[in-house]
Amino acid sequence: MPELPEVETIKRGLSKFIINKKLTKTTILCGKSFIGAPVTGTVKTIRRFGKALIIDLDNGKSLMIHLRMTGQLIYDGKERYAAGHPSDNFTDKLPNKQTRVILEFDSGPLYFNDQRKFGFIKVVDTDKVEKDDFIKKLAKEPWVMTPEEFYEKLQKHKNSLIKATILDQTIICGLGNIYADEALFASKIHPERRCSTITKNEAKLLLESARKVMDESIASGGSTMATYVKADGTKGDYLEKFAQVFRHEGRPCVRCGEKIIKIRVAGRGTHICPNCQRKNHD
DNA sequence: CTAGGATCCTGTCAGC
DNA sequence: TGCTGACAGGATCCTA
Repeated sequence: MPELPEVETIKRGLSKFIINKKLTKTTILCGKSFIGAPVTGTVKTIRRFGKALIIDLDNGKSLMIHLRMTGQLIYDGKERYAAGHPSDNFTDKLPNKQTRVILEFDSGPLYFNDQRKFGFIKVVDTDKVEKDDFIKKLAKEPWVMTPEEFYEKLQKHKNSLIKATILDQTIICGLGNIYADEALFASKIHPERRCSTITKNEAKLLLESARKVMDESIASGGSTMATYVKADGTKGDYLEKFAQVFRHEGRPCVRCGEKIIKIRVAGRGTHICPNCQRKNHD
């Protein structure tokens, strides 16, 4: 579930706790969740490529972490820092039933929880991170892609639905189901429009909307809970504060008052205002 | 090559 | 209460 803003939130939070700390031991509770042989070493940097998190150690090895749909990372040192898939159990005793891997740092354990086991932690050589099959295919993020580039990309997939296209990380990187719906709503574009019908102006607006919704989310700590349980108690609240359509079905559109509805597009639950987002344009 | 659907896995919830 | 099917903030694999 975590999309780019959530992973960025995790990156910023974890950096405060595990940079310069030593990874001393790895406990694997689910074999599928950890790829490669466990390593030890001191954390030098934490990076993010789209929705993937990279923890670089000082010995040429890195841990690549992808949370996919239900992954969570919970650091439990002097303070607890939790982010990723939202749930009520960020304050649970750990490990719990969904804990798949425990990374033991000399300052405290980092739990990788993942209900559905789609996510993973993978050991890779630091100098080969960008050559990884997943990482190397990632497109640019919305902030560095130009409207012209984006428009050209859409034209290459003229028969695809616009929502499916902006969810494809090899076309534009970072959007997931929440921010795709929010960006399309902000741009007044129906998710089932074919890419060939998207005008240059609409492409520009959609790109700018994608930046805006993700900027807002990063600024508010992501839409998932990112909780300093023993510190200030704040949590990510994008969905509460900023979301206009995601999980708002049945509620009035903030622009026109029409009821937001939920439909299915490209196999994903999709939220739209049927009045602001029209399929057929004149 | 593209486009669309099934699939990985566990848990929860609505409807009978 | 118990069962069943739908669905879930992602990405890949298979098919036509």
